[in-house]
Amino acid sequence: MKESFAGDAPPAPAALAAKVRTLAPSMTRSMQRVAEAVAADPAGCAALTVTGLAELTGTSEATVVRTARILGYPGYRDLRLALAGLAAQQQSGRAPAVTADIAVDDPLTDVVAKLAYDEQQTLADTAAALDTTQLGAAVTAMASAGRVEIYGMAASGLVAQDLAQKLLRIGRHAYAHSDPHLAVHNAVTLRSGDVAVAITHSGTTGDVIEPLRVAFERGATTIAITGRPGSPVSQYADHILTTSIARESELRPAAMSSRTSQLLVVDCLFVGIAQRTYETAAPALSASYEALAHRHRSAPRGGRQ
Amino acid sequence: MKESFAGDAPPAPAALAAKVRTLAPSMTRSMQRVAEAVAADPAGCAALTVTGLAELTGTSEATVVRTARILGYPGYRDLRLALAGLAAQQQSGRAPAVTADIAVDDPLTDVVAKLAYDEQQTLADTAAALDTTQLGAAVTAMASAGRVEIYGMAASGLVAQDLAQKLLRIGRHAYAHSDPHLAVHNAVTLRSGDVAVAITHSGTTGDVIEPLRVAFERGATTIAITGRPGSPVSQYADHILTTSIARESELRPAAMSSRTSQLLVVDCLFVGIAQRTYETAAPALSASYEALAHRHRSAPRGGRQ
DNA sequence: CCCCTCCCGAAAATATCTTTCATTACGTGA
DNA sequence: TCACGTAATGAAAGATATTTTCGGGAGGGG
Repeated sequence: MKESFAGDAPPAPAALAAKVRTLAPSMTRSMQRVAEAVAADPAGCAALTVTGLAELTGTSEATVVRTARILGYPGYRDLRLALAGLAAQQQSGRAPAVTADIAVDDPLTDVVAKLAYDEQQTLADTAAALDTTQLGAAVTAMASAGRVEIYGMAASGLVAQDLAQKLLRIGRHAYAHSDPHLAVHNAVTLRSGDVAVAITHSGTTGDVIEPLRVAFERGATTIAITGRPGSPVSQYADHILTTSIARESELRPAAMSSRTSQLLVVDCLFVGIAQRTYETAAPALSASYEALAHRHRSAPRGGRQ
Repeated sequence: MKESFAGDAPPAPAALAAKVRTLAPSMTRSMQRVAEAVAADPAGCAALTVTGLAELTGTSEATVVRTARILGYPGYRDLRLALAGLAAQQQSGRAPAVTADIAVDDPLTDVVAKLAYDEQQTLADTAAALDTTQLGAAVTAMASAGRVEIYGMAASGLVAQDLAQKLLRIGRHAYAHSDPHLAVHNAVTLRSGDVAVAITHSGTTGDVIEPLRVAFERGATTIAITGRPGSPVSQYADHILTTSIARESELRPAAMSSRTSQLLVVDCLFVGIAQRTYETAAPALSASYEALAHRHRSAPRGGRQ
């Protein structure tokens, strides 16, 4: 038999503070000091070696190991691992603090966390709110369309280009337009069987509504991607894909989350179309896949710095 | 200097899976085996000693230690600690959710869910892995820069434009370039105090590296936004912002998640700069806010509110 | 006051981690 | 195809960290 041995409990995961309190009475003075230190600052202690912790608590290595045993671990090494886990947990538990708006004096760490959190939220909202029936209809129309013309201005214009780039890569004839006049001229040439897509967060961007109206009247299938399903743009849309509207603030303009939301919708369209046209899309897809896979040829090892 | 050393990132806490993907290309085969094992089963690996993990992966202790170094830890001991933390986190954290790849015959409902989940994951990874020191340095440089020139091709080109649009709105002189030749001509005119930003997922896009190199040699401050910190582009970058590399599949090309990741980084840059230059940025922000509101006032024809 | 018990830490013993170095595998260019 | 140089790899030596052993000493009861 070795030293004293308390409870056959398996290496406890999280309930460490409680365990310390429970077992404190059966500990000697020096052990209590160690247990206390460990309970008070798991993260800090996890960074210490046996010797370090012994010094910190003014005890010896042996005592530290004994304490670890009392707490139910085979040795200090395992206690330390558990400590690291605990630290990580209460670290991540502190996350909800990011729900606030971004302030002018927020440190960059907070900015990153808040932005990421907000965009994640936007994605979840968008996915939840997206009408798959409408999406399916849009996919069907675009998968069999002769031409696909996409209209979007400013931030939405980038989304439009993103969609066009993707569709071109799988062999669809898709083009994005950011010039209002050219967009209208382009829309005039559409006919039944073609598809026109308008992307506008507010649903009121005249420069985008106009070409969609023209396309609509020319008999093309029209699709609107907007955050406001009841807005003017929907008047001329056969199918409406709704993006989410997130709360915005001075430092976080609406453009940011609407873009995230629009891009998710666009990705869904893309994947849906790629599925429908898999026969022709597959070669193009694997080509771009390999192009990237073969990249890690001559990256100088270690990089500089 | 001992063995190769990638990225000066401090011991990462949670962003391990992401880090593995990011750094995998700069690893040798055996290291990749180790990294893979670690990413696949953090909890299991945390329970193993160097020797154990070496045996499990069919490699040697030395290789395990080398891998730990590449991942940014001083040695295996610390990697193990981080692993324990990670295990605890995902233990208490969220459920595995939809982890499967997107299949050709997935219904649209699944496609939406999977895409949203994947992009959320990408955001979390990016945020966790983003080096705020580098970010801070980049923000400082850009906030006080005379001119900001941004280089990006194809999908990254859209991100470049997004950044340029945002910066212009808060009164920075920022422009995005997608034409390789014009980009180089533009870079030649840069000088100390100006900033050049290169955006490339692979870090090997010559058309983007070239203008950055020119800018670097002209004495401008150079920033690289890339998924491969050790890649050629970092050679000419004063500051490197790392985007995450998500697992990809045929129906979900790398471009998709890299774009999400890049946009988050770009947003962080934007907010950081807006904070630093709040005095001048604030009026610009509200001005453009109102200007847009005005433009959206009415639909051109027959829009009923 | 002495002895007995048990706590405690120094140091030895062991396990674990790190470094070194010779070997082997690989890619490159002739 | 072969020879060469470079880079990757694992065995083993070397350094640290952990565990065990063991004896000194404090407290308490007889």
